[in-house]
Order: sequence, then C-alpha cells, then structure tokens
Amino acid sequence: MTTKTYGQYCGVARALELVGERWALLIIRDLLVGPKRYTDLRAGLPKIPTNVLATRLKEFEQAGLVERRVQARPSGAIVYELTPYGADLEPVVLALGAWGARSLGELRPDEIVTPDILVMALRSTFQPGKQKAKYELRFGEIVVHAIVDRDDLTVEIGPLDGATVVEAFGPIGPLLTGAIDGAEALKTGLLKTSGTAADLDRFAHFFRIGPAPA
Amino acid sequence: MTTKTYGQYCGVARALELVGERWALLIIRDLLVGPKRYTDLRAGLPKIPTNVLATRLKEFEQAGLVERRVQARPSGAIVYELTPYGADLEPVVLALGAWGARSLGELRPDEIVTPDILVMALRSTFQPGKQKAKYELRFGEIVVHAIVDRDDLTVEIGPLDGATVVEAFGPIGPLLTGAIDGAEALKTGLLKTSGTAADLDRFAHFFRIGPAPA
DNA sequence: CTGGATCCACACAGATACTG
DNA sequence: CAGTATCTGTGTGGATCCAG
Repeated sequence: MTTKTYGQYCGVARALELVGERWALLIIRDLLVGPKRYTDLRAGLPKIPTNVLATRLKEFEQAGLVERRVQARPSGAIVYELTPYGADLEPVVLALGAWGARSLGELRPDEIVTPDILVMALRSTFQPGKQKAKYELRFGEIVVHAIVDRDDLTVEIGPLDGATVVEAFGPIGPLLTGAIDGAEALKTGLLKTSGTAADLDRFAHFFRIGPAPA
Repeated sequence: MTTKTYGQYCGVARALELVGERWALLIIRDLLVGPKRYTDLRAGLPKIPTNVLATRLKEFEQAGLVERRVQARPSGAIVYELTPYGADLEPVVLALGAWGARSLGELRPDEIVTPDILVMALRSTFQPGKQKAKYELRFGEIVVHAIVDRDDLTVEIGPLDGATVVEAFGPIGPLLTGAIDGAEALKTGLLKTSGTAADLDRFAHFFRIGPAPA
C-alpha cells in the first residue's frame, strides 16, 4: 500500500498504487501458478529482501488481493492464495510477460529460471488455434506441462504422461520470439524432443510472440 | 532503467525492469494518447517531480521506447513520441486500467481527471459488439470522443460533430463498473445526454468492465 | 515561456542478523 | 518455517534555480 498516491482518478493509477511497487507483480506472478507458502515464494524470488516480501504480502492481504490461510493440522502450514480479485490480475501479468519476453536475449549467468517463470512464459505466449496437443517442457531440473485444447490452455508444474517431451538446453527467449523456429532449434541443439521436427514446429507455433525489438 | 535487476530470465521481470518504476506507466499512458511535449506531460501529471519525469524520459529513450524529436522551425518544439516498441505497451496499460478501474469509487477532491485519463478509460473498458455509434463524452471542461465501429474503437481528445453527447457530473467509475446503469445514471443526475435513455444504456454497454471488488 | 538541472530531506528498498 | 529488527543506501518528493 503506497501511502503516496498519484492523485489521479484513473484505473491505471489506482492499479499501480496497489501493485506498482517493486517485486509486487512478481509475487502475483508466482501466486498465479498456485497458492504458496512464504518459503516457496522466497525460493522463487531469491533476491527479494525478506522484509519486502513480508510487507507486500501484508499489503496484498489488506487490499483483498491475497488471502493468508492456516492449513489444518497436522501440517499447520501457512499458505498465501490469490482471491478472485487478485487472480483477475492474470491478464496484466500475461500482457507484461508477452511484452517483456521480446527483450529476453541470452540467458545470463546471474539470471535464474524457475518453474513458475516457465509456466507463465507458456501462458503468456499461447496462441489459440484449432488443434490439440500435450507437451512436457523440460529445462534442466525444471519440468512443466501444457495441455492445449484448441483455444484452451492449461499449464502446470510437473511431468505429464503421454505428452510430447520438449527439452531445452539454452535460453527459450529466441524460440518464443520466433527468432528461431522449431527445425532450426533442433539443428542448433537448443532443443531436443521425443517427437519429430514437425512436433517441435507445432510447439513453436502454439507458444510464440512478436519479434524482438530492433 | 533500473540498475537493480530482478535476476530472473522472465518476461514479466524484464518488463518491470524497463517500465516498473514509479510514474513510468503513467507517462506511457499519456503518450499512448499521442505525442507530447515535456510541458504537456507535466500538465497531465501535476504531481510528478520534474527530475523524475526527465529521468524517465531519458531511460525510455535509451531503452528504445520513446523518441525525442525536435520539430522543424519555427516551432522548434521538442516532442516525445512512442516508438512502435513502446506503443506495444498498450495492452499492458489497458489491462492495468481495466483492473484498476474496478477500485475507482468516489471521485476524491484531491484527484484529478485529465483528457488522457478519460481517453484511456474508454479504451480500456471497451467491449466489442456488432453496432456502430459515435459519442462525445464531456466531463467539465474535458471533451473526448469515441467512434465505435463493431469491434473497432477510436478514442481521441476533442469534440465530434454528430455524436451523441454524454455529459458526466460525477465520478464515472460506478458507470464503467456496471454499479449503475444508463437509466439509473440519468435519474440520479450523474449523467445527462443529448440522446435518449436507450442511447445511454448502449453507451454503458460498450464501455463496461467487471463489477467492483467486494 | 519551454525544458530541463540542482539541491536537500526522507521514505522505501537492500542486506543481514535474529527470533517465536 | 515464518517472519521481525536493524542498519545502510538509493530512489523519490518537493522546491528552487537556470539556460535557450
């Protein structure tokens, strides 16, 4: 909760007062993948100062974006979950992700990839079509899966039996921006698949955004 | 340009590094309405410190979002204009506006409304349909117009001959969130129109978003 | 006038240590 | 595990000043 307001009767300004502070939308991004515990959020955002995380969560709770729930015993764990109001930020996060992904170039050594990042990358680059498909995307230890059903998409963390396996060995940015197509990705060794080159091309067709900026 | 990075290979994180700082997306919002001079931007964002505005513009220019152009003489004016890359932020701003507008309640005395805010409010709440219509929306001294052509929308600053005039006398938030419909808005005196109650209902149908959060 | 630059005070973020 | 406490630094707010 920014005590400093923008002084404008405007939806954009109001939104930024609620989720415009540093780290805010990255926390929302991870919660859009699923409810998480404090420690899970820290694991997904290693560079966030713990006091900032605690402050944001309190602000979100007070603003009605996030609910803090204590699980039944014996776990007794505390989980943070988006309310429907908070979950309605998904279009915002997806739009930001689609725009920002175009500026993703090389994977720098100081940059990490988490399961949540991969899930949201697929969700934000999805192009509805008329086909069905199941993919299991692997990136090192990280495994997520996507179920495409025409214009419907489900992406979640973990493997999926019977899916076409796509394994990435480098930054997926160039693939998602169309800077490289499926067949080329196979040749360069950026990607491997349990399927065919055509499968990979279909994958690159489903999950694609505009070209990178000049 | 935040020198502090989030350390994540993620489109959302990259986008926030470029336009996640304070005031950034509000400057973009105003530039999405049209190119503007430094003084115009200050007028539209009265509470922005001048050094922050200057810094953001320099960051945007360096990131390739904004172009700084010196007009031909005799005006010699300096205008800031979005590049195509910067203009691609429109879906982000519209999504933020649509989400944040639901939290717009009363118009507080310390909050202003500018032509740019009104233009983006209409753009972000537009629901494509099968009809055509022309509206001139007035809010005090502010006049903008919208041309609806089925699923196509044009909103710009200024009056429009032959349009249905809609004049607002209070906060338009409740109208846009559907908390109040056209007929009711007429009765309460929130809105007046040169047309009929049915015209106003149609207007409220074109520019509408989800209900306000509980 | 426009289009900024400069200065200072302060709130918030970053880093780390510590606790129920 | 789920935070709080503390200290330090940087970005922001606010005012003023200046050059073309």
